[in-house]
Amino acid sequence: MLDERKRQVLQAIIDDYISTAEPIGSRTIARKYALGVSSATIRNEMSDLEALGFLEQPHASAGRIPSAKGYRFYVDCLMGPQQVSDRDTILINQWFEQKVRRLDEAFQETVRVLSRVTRNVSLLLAPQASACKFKYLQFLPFDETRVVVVIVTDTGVMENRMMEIPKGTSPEELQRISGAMNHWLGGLALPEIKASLLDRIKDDVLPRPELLENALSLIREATGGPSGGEKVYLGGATQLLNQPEFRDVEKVRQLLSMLEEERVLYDILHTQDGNGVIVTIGQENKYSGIQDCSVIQASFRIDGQTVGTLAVLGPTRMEYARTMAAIEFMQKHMEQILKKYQR
Amino acid sequence: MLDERKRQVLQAIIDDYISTAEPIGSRTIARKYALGVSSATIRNEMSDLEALGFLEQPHASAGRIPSAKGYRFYVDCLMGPQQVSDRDTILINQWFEQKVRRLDEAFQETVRVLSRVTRNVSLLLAPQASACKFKYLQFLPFDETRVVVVIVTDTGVMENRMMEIPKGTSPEELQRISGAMNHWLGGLALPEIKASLLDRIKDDVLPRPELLENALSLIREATGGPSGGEKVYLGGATQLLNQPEFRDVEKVRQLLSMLEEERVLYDILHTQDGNGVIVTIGQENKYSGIQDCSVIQASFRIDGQTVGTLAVLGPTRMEYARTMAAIEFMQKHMEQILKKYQR
DNA sequence: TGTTAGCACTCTACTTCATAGAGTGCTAAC
DNA sequence: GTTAGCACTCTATGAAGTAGAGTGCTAACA
Repeated sequence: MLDERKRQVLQAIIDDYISTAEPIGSRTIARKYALGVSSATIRNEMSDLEALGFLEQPHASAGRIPSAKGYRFYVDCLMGPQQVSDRDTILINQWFEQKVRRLDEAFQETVRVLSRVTRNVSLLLAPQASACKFKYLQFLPFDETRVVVVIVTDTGVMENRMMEIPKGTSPEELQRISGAMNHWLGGLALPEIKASLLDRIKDDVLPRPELLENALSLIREATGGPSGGEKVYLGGATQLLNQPEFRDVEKVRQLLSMLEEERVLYDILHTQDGNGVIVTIGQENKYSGIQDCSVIQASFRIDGQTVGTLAVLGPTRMEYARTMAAIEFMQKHMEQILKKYQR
Repeated sequence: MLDERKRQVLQAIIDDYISTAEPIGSRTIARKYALGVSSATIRNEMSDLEALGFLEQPHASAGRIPSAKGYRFYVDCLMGPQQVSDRDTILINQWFEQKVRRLDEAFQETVRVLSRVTRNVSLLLAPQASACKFKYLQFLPFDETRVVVVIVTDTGVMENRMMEIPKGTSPEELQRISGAMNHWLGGLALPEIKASLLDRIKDDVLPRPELLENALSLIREATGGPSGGEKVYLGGATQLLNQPEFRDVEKVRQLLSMLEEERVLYDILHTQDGNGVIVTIGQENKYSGIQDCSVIQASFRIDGQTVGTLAVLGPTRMEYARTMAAIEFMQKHMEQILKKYQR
């Protein structure tokens, strides 16, 4: 598609632009990268590359910058795979304080670390409640009118909530309800737990049907909600401000207020379907608000089943190789943690 | 201290500056606020007010802006108390989705709502684990090598963690440990639970001393940690970007990265000691990073005991009356929620 | 004695203009 | 096919001038 020299020139331009954020002229390329030809030749090549749509010119007498198509080619064909550097590995381990007793702490920590390594905003869609199975539910006494309900799932995701109970409800009654629920619902995926199951259980629990309903609605709340019980973790939004493309407050404001809307984040993180690391560049993004950004994401799986997604969002001018390496690293890391939590 | 007209002029200037963020000239005051005197007179008053330190001039031929001292006088003597408007009350109730099953959701929601009402960053220091009493602890089975530990306190703050156990630990052993812990530790404030108590309990649990230690360290982790088990919730950082004083990215970056450091937030929120709503203006703040900001905060209490703090942070040019009303409103709201959770 | 009109003065923000510099594209020579 | 040279274009920068807002002072007035 492109001859060797064109590739070299394109790569040089993109590499340079990624690190400097300035349009590159032909002389710069000739000087910095020893391609053995003069700036005039490079000028011709650049002209060709622009005609082919790989480069753009901000204005007539400026240097060139990569187009989305240019980045796409770079990501697909030019850049070599990269490993997380030793220095980064050390930093990651250092930043990742070993306090993963609770899963949500691990998620929080992961986005924090990922955003620091990649120097960009990072997102994590936490394991979908819908992907895990109800294991059991337990009522713990609190006071006369309330109990603590603990819901435990097979992936170790736990929920605890306060629940009102009628005064004078006996421990035995509660025990019977939880017993019945655990018997009928154990092993079901959370979304399968519907009101329709109510009837089956009801026979067991006739004395207090309203309690059962309450408990079921707790489960539904954990599963349901706006997002199907998924949670998005967001880290390092401040990183945006370090990027020269966000020197304008208005731009930052737009992007940040978009990131504050959870639904948008869900949609971004749900785009993925294949496995491996997925790169979405500029206008390839569905959301108009991030069409001058790129998203790099990877899902993590347990037993081949996708349970969550990890992503980094930054300007199209992004260190693709490094970021992809970092995401892959954290994805593996995440899968390990999940495995530890899983049965 | 100040005669009536000086007060009126000062108030007019501050009111105007708060809403426009522009230095105010004498003519503007004469035109907009019917003080019955000419601009020349107001000019003289303004000159006096500047000499007294209540006003400042950004440069020689600009209008005046309030100094920190000016704001202080305004807050203490000039501005009338304000109620949360009906419109805001409606908005608050609307925004406050009733999903307060779990306390931390309530905190999260509170900062979200508060930041939207006040259009500024808001902070919440969550009820201090150190202020609540250990109620009981329960082990719930998970698999052969792990159990779920649920810690319940009297304020309804709950923690659940995964804990490793030696293979083959029997439910009875666990039961004995939790029984002993609940017996010896029940009713104690969390910080009082120290390793020194270990000995007393140990006699009861000799077969598995390591399990007991694990469980204790879980409690200590919940209490201890960098922050004594307190958690800071931060909401509406984006709001900063709407303020004209943060039109400069560099300023935003500085403030935001400060807010990302949890320790700083703790310190800000711990400054308070009296009760009621506390206003800290500009250089009155201890942290140099927020010396062109004001902080308005109020602690919430249960039975006279401070358990947490609510705060709004914004530029010194802040709608003090409205913000104070909003904080007071949310403080009451918070206390109600806590009361519901408490025994 | 306090208030006001008038006016000179100051300082900023904005516009205009000129210029330097970076970069291109084209042509002609190698 | 490559390169040197050159005319041309466009932006960024800085200087100069200008309008406007605001002040402080003085002198007149009630």
